[in-house]
Amino acid sequence: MLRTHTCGELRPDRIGSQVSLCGWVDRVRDHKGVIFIDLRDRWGRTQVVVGPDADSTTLAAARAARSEWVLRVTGTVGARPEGTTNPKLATGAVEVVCTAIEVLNEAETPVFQPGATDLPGEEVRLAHRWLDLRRAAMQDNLFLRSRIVKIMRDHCDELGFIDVETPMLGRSTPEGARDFLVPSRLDHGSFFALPQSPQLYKQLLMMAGFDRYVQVAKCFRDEDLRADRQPEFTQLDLEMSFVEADDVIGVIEGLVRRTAREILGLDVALPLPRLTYDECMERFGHDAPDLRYGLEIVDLTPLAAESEFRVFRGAIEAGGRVRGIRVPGAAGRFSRKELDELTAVAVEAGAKGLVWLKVEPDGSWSGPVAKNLTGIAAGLQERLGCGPGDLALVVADSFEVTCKALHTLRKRLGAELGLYDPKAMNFSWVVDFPMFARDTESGGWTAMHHPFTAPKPEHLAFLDSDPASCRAVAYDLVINGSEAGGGTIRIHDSATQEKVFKLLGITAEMARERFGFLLDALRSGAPPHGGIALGIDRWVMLFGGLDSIRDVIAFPKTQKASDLMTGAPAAVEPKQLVELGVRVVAPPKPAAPRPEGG
RNA sequence: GGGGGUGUAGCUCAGUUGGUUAGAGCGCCAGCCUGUCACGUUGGAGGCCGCGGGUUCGAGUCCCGUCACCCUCGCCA
Repeated sequence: MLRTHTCGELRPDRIGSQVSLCGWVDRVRDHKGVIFIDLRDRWGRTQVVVGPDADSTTLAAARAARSEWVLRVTGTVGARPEGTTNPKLATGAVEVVCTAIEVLNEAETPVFQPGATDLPGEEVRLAHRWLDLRRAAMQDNLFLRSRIVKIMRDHCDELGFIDVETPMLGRSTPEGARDFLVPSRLDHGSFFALPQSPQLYKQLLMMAGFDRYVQVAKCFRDEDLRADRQPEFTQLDLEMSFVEADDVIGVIEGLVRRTAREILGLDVALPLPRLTYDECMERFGHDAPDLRYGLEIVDLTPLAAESEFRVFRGAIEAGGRVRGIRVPGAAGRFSRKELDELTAVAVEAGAKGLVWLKVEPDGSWSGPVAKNLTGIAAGLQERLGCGPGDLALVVADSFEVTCKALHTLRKRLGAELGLYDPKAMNFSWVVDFPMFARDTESGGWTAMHHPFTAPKPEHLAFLDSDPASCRAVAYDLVINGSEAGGGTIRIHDSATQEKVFKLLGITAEMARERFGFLLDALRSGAPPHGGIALGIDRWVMLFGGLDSIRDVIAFPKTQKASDLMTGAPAAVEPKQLVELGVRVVAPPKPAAPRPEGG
């Protein structure tokens, strides 16, 4: 080793020892007679002192040293003179009195200083990611990620899971998300697809008798990006045989508890609350509700039906609903302009408008349509639980639109009014998802989760009679209103699987071609099985209290799925295309210029 | 694909109603400084105002287009 210690570990007990440290120059403070160099590595920072009595070579090296140079410093650990200790630094009671400096590498002036207080824009950070990753905050994020993944692996290992790797090159399945395709060189015109998840492989591992499988699995989905979505992401993917939903849920609850304790020192009470999908939509308008605050949705349809207000009557007569939320004490907090903004939010979410009502100190309603509601005012207030000073927001529309609009409003108000502690962590399960949803384009059925999800045993008959009412043995883990994982018990008999395929519009022929191996395997002794996949990037983001998934991924992509550091994706040599039998139809764009120094 | 935001020095940003030579802090370079730790201090260098077009006597500022990045809707079985 070039060093005896890291830059984060020297303490007064080492005073007098001869040490060597290696690291980057964080800052130089040249006082002419004495020069201070803060040397930084991933462990911390240590002050190196070059005094006037240092030899001329060492003095010259200290004078020459610049930001981000890589040095090996040799010297003696000294106590800092009284009054010059730095309590902000873990190593702040000592310093290394330098006797020799070896410049391991010089560095060009960095585009930005990793130690600077001003955070550069994300474009700059991504283009110079190696510098960005020197920042303590980013290092902390990746350490956190490493710790969480270790907890996950330990947890599963202790429970008898076997870690199996599954292929990155697989077969494209047109259902679900768009695939990333890889052309075959040996079979022109054929393509591999990168896995959206190891779903079928892990089911086959159950059929092979491994009983408990786990993998930290890279997954790929070629869909548009978001603050919490990347085209390649990592899941803790696991599957278990001879289990019911409660067994899988139990394994994950143990992991939640353990992670919360080890990472945050938080004691999570088990079992976690469970809500059904239907209850979630009714109370929160969303299948991944944020339970850190209230603002629950209240159904006002029966009352509204008694009013003469055309907006309400019209929605109800069209088969819709009238629903609202009470915002306690908010009547005085929102100006007309802000209420117009809330209305715009509701409209953006699909509603035709937003009815807002304030309860005045005397208990009367005020608001643009208050006069239309005189007949039911008392009833509405009672149903919503509104009192003087409260604000009520009401939407009349189809059930889906009221869900969307009120969910969006609820989320916004929760954050804007500071209704929860940003450090609070809330874990819950959402269960009993519908098996099927209507495809808005074709009008046919589409799988709410995926086509291998088992229906609740008591709902099997619905597959024939009423698919919309059929509920799945599905469970989503929700953390602070974010979907942090989702799983199901799978279909383990071929007859049910074939029936579900048929419902989804997959003909027997198509099923045989694409999923023949699965159907064969199901007929060759498939155990009852089920599992779950947890979004590791999201877990780290949520446990780290971060807003962007990019901050927990070492080398993430931009919103247009490009890598600003390497320039990927990029055009390839014509020769490569010929080898692959691939012709580009769109005229190739000139390669994007790479950043200076990149 | 739709909606919104941003783009000015290496970095973070300011830039008024369209007006002469585009500013600040940090960083960089040089001088001074023996106890600083966001060192201090003096001076200096550094600009395709994202890019292209237009309006105007005159554009960082107004208009049109375009590109990049961010947020978001659609999408994400």
